[in-house]
Amino acid sequence: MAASVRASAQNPPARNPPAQNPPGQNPAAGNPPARDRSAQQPPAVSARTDDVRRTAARLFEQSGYSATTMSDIAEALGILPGSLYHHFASKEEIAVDLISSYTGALTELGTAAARRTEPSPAEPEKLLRQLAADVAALAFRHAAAVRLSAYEAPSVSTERFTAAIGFRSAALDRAWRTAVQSLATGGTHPAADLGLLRFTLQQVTSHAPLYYPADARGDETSGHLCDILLHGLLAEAPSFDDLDRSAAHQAALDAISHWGSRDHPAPGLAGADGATDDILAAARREFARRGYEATTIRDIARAAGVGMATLYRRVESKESLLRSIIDVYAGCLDEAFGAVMSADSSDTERLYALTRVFGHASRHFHEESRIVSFGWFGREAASSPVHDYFVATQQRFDVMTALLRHGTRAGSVRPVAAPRELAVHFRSVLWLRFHEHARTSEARAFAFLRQSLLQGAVTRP
Amino acid sequence: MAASVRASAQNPPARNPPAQNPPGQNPAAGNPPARDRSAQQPPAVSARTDDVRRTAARLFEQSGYSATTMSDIAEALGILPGSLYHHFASKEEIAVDLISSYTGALTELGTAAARRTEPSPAEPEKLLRQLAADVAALAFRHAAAVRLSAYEAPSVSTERFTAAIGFRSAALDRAWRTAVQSLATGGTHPAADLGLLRFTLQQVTSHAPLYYPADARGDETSGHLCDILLHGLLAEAPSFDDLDRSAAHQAALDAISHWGSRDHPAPGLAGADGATDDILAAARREFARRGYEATTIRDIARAAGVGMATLYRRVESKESLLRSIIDVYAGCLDEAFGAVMSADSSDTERLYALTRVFGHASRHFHEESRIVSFGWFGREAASSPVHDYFVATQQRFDVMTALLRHGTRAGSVRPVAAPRELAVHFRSVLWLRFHEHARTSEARAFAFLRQSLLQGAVTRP
DNA sequence: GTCTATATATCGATAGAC
DNA sequence: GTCTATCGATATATAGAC
Repeated sequence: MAASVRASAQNPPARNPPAQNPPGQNPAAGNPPARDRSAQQPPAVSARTDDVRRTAARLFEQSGYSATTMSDIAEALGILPGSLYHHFASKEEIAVDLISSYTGALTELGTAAARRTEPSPAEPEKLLRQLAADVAALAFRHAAAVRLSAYEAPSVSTERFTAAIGFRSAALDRAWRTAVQSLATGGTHPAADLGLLRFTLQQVTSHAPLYYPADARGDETSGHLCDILLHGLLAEAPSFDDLDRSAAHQAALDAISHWGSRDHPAPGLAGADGATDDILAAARREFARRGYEATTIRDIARAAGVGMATLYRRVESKESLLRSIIDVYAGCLDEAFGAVMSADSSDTERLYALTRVFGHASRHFHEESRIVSFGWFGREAASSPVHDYFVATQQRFDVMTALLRHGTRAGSVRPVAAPRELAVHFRSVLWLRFHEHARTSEARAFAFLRQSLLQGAVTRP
Repeated sequence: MAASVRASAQNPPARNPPAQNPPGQNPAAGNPPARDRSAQQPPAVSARTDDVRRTAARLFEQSGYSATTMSDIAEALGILPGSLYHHFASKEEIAVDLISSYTGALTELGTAAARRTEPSPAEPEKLLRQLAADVAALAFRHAAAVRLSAYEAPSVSTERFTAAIGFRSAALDRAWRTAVQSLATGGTHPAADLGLLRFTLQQVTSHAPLYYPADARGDETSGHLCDILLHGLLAEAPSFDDLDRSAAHQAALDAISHWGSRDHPAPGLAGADGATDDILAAARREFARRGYEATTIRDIARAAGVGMATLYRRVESKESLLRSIIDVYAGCLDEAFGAVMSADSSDTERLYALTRVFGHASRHFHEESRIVSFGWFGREAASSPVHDYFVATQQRFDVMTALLRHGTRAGSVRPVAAPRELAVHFRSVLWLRFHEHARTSEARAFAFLRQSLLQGAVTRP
């Protein structure tokens, strides 16, 4: 509960099936030699089925796919688990239904946007904001699907699930490409990597409910994001050379350099010898691959190349493994963040240094950041391995907000939005997984981050 | 229990895997992108695993695949159901393991037999008996596999299961072909359809535990079967024309002709109108396809083209459906059998007439005969829908035995074996599903039955 | 190799709305 | 009379932890 940042968004009745068998042409009719149970329950279109859909969406959104059980869904509906199978053939089918509904809506949006964008690229920025707002609003209406496709992709790797998640709307891609490219025309000149700008906008807007609180009005918030990326957070264009030499940045570089080794002593474990480290590394890899819930200790043992008995000699429990991993991670982040904040530097220099720190962290700790993104859905959130991490994250976020507020008041930060919202945007962009996009190098990613976030991706009029 | 005709046979430890992965070449090693749970548990070769195998075999043999639960197996072993999955990845895998073991052994036997048979076909009959004895003995050692492949084939139609069952040893086929064809050489002349003779021997021997009591010594019993098929049950070669005109045969034909319609009133059902008959016909078809246990009422409703509510308005329960089907069936059989036995005819004429009756019944009631072959494994066997049928069957069997005893004493029946055993052979051959073999017509099947069973498939020396 | 707990799913059967 | 939604029981299977 404490881990869940947002309250639930209301998903309106999701539109239904993209493809439906015409009656009388049922492939399961006739005399099949074997029974085909998969085609048994068509995705019915009834009010009650929609209740199920909405309830499941709410729970999936809160807790993710693995941690949401059919019993949870049934209980929320006030029926028995078996009764759910009257409405959906399987748990997977519910998820696929939700995801398909989202991707279908995205495609529609893309098609409509393409029509709208083509004719008059006279006001490129306005068109970009419109697209961002539309996508973000849609993402909010399909918050469960967003969560399922963002986090659970590899965890439930059945064919249908993967296919539903892997779907990309070519029309929407084209709309984004057109909107961003049109920045290069007219009165503005692009100063930042437009490929990464497009990636950033596409990622953040289509995953809006993961980053923005549910009460954020999608169009306004996404408009602020565009403003920041295109024109920067800072009131005055800084000199990056000067910033590089600042005390805060030097502190950041110094702290980051300590992350190089993963051989920190592992608290909570018996001893930290080679074999234990192997297990820890394997656990980190596996947890990152499909989340804590969906990873079994047998997966970890196999990945580490040890037997179950060996694993349990080295490790207290599955939970303690997660704790070790997260503690190291949280420690590194806190250390670097603290070093930056306690350096004798200006607000601008600190923002620059934080860009360096988190730009590096999202790459260096890409496994850890993925693990925590799955969340924690055990019984007592207060004693969970990720609880301390979430608390520390919140504290850093508050400090960042204070920093931006101070900058806003001092005039060094442009008052695009309230400081807290600025912090949200700053964080969401910094944590994007640029390394997963077109083999983007860290240097390229950092160049984009500092240019767009601080100075702006386009030169000012 | 009362339904189970035979006591359990002791399966000696089944020999294990035909193909085994060499260690160190495990395909599941390395870093698969998705988890492959199916390859998780190799079919281990440990003493305990073999306990599991044997216990499962015993229960499968007694109750069949569907009616044997993992809990049953676990309970018999004194462990909890979940613990079974340490030994086998699934229930299906146990069955496939058992079946593969049998088919592997059959192939070995076929290869060895081919070597043995080829060189000297001087004594064809002896070679045939040897092959029959070897196959029957092997079938007894794999009684569970025999039952699984004979009855459960379409009921559990997963790919692996079907593949395991569908496997036929070309080597063994060849051995049978050679052995039977060599009857046409030397001093004997074939008088019956050798193709059907081969089918008969192959079927009965490879399913020996289904037909013969567990205490029957495989080689001796199968020797008697060969004797009967090659030289006939009767001491004197009869004239089929005379037998055709006998009162018993006329009674048989008369009784059989009444079977033509399936519109008997259906006891146990509310009313017997068209819809109910459709349901009944669908149930018969579905039960025959995969057995009572594995057929769901949803299968039946779908096959009948009605909804569940309609079905339950017409039909009291799944069990009552079975009862209706079996009752009609049992009535027809009893009527025909009684007509033959009460006719004013000789033993020989009666045997001939019974050949006619059952030769026709196994075709006309092929669905019903298949349904009862699955058996009944509910709680109280005494009140089961098939109980009356089994009792009547046993009574007919006793009457048949008495008939053969009388004939033996009177000298009209050759004393190949004890009358009871003769009845077993007579029954096993009469109920073979000739119509499933190479589109054999009823006329051809009957010609073969009367020739081989009564006169002998080869002319006497 | 086994236990404990629990997940997903199936199935026979029924109640009640329309 | 037919269909929708549900129950209650139980099956197969997985997972954490010895």
